[in-house]
Amino acid sequence: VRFIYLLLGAGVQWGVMLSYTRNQSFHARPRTAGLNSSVEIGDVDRLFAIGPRERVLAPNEEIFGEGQSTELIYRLVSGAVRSYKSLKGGCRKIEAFRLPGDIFGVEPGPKHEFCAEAITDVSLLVVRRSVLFSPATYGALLTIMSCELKRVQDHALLLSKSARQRLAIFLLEMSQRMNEPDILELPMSRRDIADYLGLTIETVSRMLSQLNQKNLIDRPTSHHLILSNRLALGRII
Amino acid sequence: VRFIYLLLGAGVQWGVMLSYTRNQSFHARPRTAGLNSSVEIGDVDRLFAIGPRERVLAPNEEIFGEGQSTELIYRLVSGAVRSYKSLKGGCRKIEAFRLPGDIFGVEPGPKHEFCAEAITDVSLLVVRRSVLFSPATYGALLTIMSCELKRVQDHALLLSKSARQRLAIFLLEMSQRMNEPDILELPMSRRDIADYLGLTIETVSRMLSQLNQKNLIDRPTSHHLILSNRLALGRII
DNA sequence: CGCAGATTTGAGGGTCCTCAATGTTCGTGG
DNA sequence: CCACGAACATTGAGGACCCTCAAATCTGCG
Repeated sequence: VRFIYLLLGAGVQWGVMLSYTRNQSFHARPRTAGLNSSVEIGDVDRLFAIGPRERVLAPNEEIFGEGQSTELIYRLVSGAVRSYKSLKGGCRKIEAFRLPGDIFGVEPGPKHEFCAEAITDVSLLVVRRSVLFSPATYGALLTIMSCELKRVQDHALLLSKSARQRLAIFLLEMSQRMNEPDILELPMSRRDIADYLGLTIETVSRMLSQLNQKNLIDRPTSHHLILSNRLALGRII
Repeated sequence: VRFIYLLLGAGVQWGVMLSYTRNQSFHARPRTAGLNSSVEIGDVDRLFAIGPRERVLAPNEEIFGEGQSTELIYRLVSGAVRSYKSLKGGCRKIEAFRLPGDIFGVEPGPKHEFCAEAITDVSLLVVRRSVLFSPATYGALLTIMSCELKRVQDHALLLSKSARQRLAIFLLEMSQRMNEPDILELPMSRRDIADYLGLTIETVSRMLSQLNQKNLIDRPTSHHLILSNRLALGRII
């Protein structure tokens, strides 16, 4: 992750762009963190340069569980991770999908509210939380928290929309994080998608079929989608 | 807002409790921010002690609009505020209700993603954002952001539940912020509640009638509710 | 090949939305 | 103080959307 400082207009505001490293290649994923100029911004990269441990996991292995200590912070190197909360009745609410370059495990409390599991084979970097919580890295921490806040706000917006719209938003969201924006390689199952969007697997499947029928997407396999008409997808929202 | 430091066990973790000032009386509203001990935590109160301007608004007056500069930060003294985003088609998604003691207007970007409007007669304190973005107040800023993140995450959880459950959660949420937990004085309209919960006003009304019929709540007036059976309300969730 | 798990498709029902009518609250002015 | 109107809230009927249950199809793997 690298920070690019952009001086905006004549004001004292800075825009902060994060460009994340993807596993296959470099792909810009701009996010404005919009901190004030007086903030001394740390380099998030540096956080994981200070002797990180590496950890490798197989699919469905747990990275951390609910209620576990938030002592460690993670950065995904390759693979995909789901972060979720278990609800009563065997239900599950997936809060986020983490892709290569993502930093996760940063939570305000001393214990994790969510757990994290490997979806695919995963390798990640691990650092102690105490490394981040130092004056030199306040800026970086604020940036991470800001991005998270924005992400969760957008997700809350998504959840008050129709099933068709949720799928469209999800596809475009994933599209932004792929090297080839039109070619989606979805590492997660339909159940994962359903639990992320607050729908059932059947509804997810039906909506995908519907989008396919309207020629907005193609489905070479169930985990490979092609967005044939991103413009029309955007209009659904 | 005052910080209470709690040393947890033998570890280096601190728990941070915020107790908010309500308009009628003092009422604790604990929120764990869970920062590491190495964080130097500022007193949020102090932020608004440094020569704040005061502002008074009538119902439905705008405090700040979408796209406006995030130069100012607010603290509600009395009344109630809704923070929302306008969607196409005249729709509205209320993101938060702000009650006395709440700090709001803290957003990551240089422009507001949401707007804020007075629901009732409102008086609030205003400070420049630059006052907060100084090394001495990083801790306070992190605390505010942490609380916001937790709040939005909980709201996202709410939005993937049934209408009955959303109402129950909303009532208990408001209950926690009232002086008399069993007596709810709702400053907002049914439309506000509906837009907050992602429902229609009719559904909100029907669910309240249903809860009334089951003797879980009483309705002296439409804006005064009595929670006769908070335990049963909790079981709905 | 055969099996288990995942995905898709179908039928039916429940929840919530839409539209419409009625009842209530509140502010204004006679 | 009461009458009136406008906005708000409640209730009802009907329908759309999404969920549940069930079956069929596809996929990956031993």
